[in-house]
Amino acid sequence: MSEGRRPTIVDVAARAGVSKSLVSNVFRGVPTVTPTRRDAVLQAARELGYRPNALARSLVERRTRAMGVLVSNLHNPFFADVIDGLQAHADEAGYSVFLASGHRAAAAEERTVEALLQQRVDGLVLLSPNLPGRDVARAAAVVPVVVVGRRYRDAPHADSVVSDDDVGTELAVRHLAELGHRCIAYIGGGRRAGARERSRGYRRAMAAAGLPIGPEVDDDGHTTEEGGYRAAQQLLAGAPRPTAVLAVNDLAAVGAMDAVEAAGLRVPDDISIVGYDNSTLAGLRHIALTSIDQPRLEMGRRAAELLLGRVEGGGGRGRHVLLTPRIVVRSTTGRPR
Amino acid sequence: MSEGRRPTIVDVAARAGVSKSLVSNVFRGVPTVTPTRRDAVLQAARELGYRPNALARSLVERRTRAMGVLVSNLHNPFFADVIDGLQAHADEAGYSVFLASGHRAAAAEERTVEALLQQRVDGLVLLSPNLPGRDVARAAAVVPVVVVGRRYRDAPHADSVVSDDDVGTELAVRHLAELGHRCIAYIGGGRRAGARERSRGYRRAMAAAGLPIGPEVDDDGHTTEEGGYRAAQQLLAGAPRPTAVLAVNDLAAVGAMDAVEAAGLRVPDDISIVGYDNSTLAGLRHIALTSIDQPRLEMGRRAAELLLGRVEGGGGRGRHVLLTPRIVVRSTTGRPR
DNA sequence: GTGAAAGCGCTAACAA
DNA sequence: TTGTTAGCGCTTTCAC
Repeated sequence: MSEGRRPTIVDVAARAGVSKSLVSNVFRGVPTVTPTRRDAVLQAARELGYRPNALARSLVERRTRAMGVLVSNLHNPFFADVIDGLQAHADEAGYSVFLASGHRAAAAEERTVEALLQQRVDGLVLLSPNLPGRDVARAAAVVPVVVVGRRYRDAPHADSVVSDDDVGTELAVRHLAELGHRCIAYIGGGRRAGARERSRGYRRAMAAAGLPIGPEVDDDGHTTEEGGYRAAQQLLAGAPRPTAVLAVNDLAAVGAMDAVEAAGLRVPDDISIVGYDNSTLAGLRHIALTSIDQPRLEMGRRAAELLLGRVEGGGGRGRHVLLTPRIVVRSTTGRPR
Repeated sequence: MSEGRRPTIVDVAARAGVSKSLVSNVFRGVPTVTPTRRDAVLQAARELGYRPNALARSLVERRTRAMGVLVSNLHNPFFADVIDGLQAHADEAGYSVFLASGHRAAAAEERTVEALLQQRVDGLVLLSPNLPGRDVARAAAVVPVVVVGRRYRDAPHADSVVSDDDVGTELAVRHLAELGHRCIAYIGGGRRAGARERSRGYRRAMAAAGLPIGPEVDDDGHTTEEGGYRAAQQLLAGAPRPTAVLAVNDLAAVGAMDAVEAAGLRVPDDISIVGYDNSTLAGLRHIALTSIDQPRLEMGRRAAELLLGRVEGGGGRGRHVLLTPRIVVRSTTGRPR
């Protein structure tokens, strides 16, 4: 429990018999301080349980050495990896990370951004697929901003880091085409963030492979297991029945697997399935889903680099980093019958 | 991009033609302010793009209205739910949440706690199963602390919130016993945080049900899918072969399911399986695992309540909240052959 | 190498 | 009802 006043730099100075600027010098690592006094200060601080007040320091330095991170959904493991990457780079650079979870209405996320700005974070990383572009621009007018996992080019000075969905879907289609599949269906995520790019990538890749496009089922609800299940049911009922299915994410792919098995068919013997995200789920031996892997850690790292570059270096037009995904082949893809 | 000095309360005062305390009064919602002046201040603020500096405010108020949350591992969905619960209560109470992810070495987590304290958070919630008790006590000596998901009673003033593992395992054992199982095996997690309680709970419950204890395989590695797989292989090779298995968590349970199927047996016909945590995984139709559900949101809520009670109300000895889990029956449990 | 003094942006008495 | 003044705990000139 806290009791009484917490010790300040003045208390330490008094106990060590020096001025408060000397104490300040010691804690800031100013090299001109005599070892004797340095030790005296450090010991006094230890005895008092002194802890520098970051608020006071930031107030006068006019910077916090902190980056604010807005993450819309802590349940999404994609973000967890990105944040790990962010952390790693921030740690190296001596910055701390203020994580704020949005996960509620867009209005609430806007307030969260506002709170971060009032805390005077030096920059902002936005891991929030659905935050209105207007809010991103407003924030970018005040501090450096990097958007992750979402193509964002509307604010001239905001940077972005995304993984290339065209390449990702192309990897999936090419893998299936090379196995001999010709009728490759697509389960899309409607207008959900990122879903459009993947849908477009699918079509391009099919065209590039000289294959006829479709069948496609594309719906906002199809990013869940249940959605993937229903979508696959639809595909199985249609004609011609596809020999392979590409899904907008792993959850939908797992749902599709179930629908296939529920229909008495087998994966991959009757139907091959490819997911997207290479989530923990995909790696389970129980599921062993072939999936597209986005370089999540790298995305976080790059985002932190861009942000700190801007924080310390200054302005310049927005830079937009496009990272390359890879395919992880497991047991849900094989040659068609 | 930020440019030039950010406007302060003084700039707003000048533009609105009032004193800075009047501006302060407006932003703090002091009711005595004349509507006319209020509007003038608000408009001046809007025109300037003024944003209150939370650092300055906290410095003089000697409180931040923020709770620090240390979470060891963002990948664990258990924590995501707890944090949602924390958020909800913090929002209601007008507090903000500073999330800091540890996830690295214990030394790094200690530094993270230190950073939070330097930021002068008003209290600390620890979602870190492995942070040394000594560090918890050190923090609790400075600010109110609540530990979640871990029995912690070493610091006299720290509160804790845990779900009752004795009850959880008993729920599982009773469910299986009622189905007619008599040889119920246990896959434990060795000395991992929380694993001991569940192991003990299993034994108690078996004894209470009048059943012979074991076979048990208990190892630190058994909290992963792979660990569960290996553990189950061991159980299947032994004699007598159990008709049901209770696992320390869902991941291990899923691994066990695989081992059973790989051995040519069926779940639940040959062997029933119960997991622990009721994670997203358990709910997938592809898995449909019977599992013990901890009231995660509620745990977060209660933690926030305890913390803010202490922050605003003051001291008192540690309170230790024990919440009751429930069982979610799905498709991996049934009558033995 | 060390100290005195001013000031970061705000709140909180207290006066007016 | 509004303004004046004195700090909150620190860094940062600038003398010494």
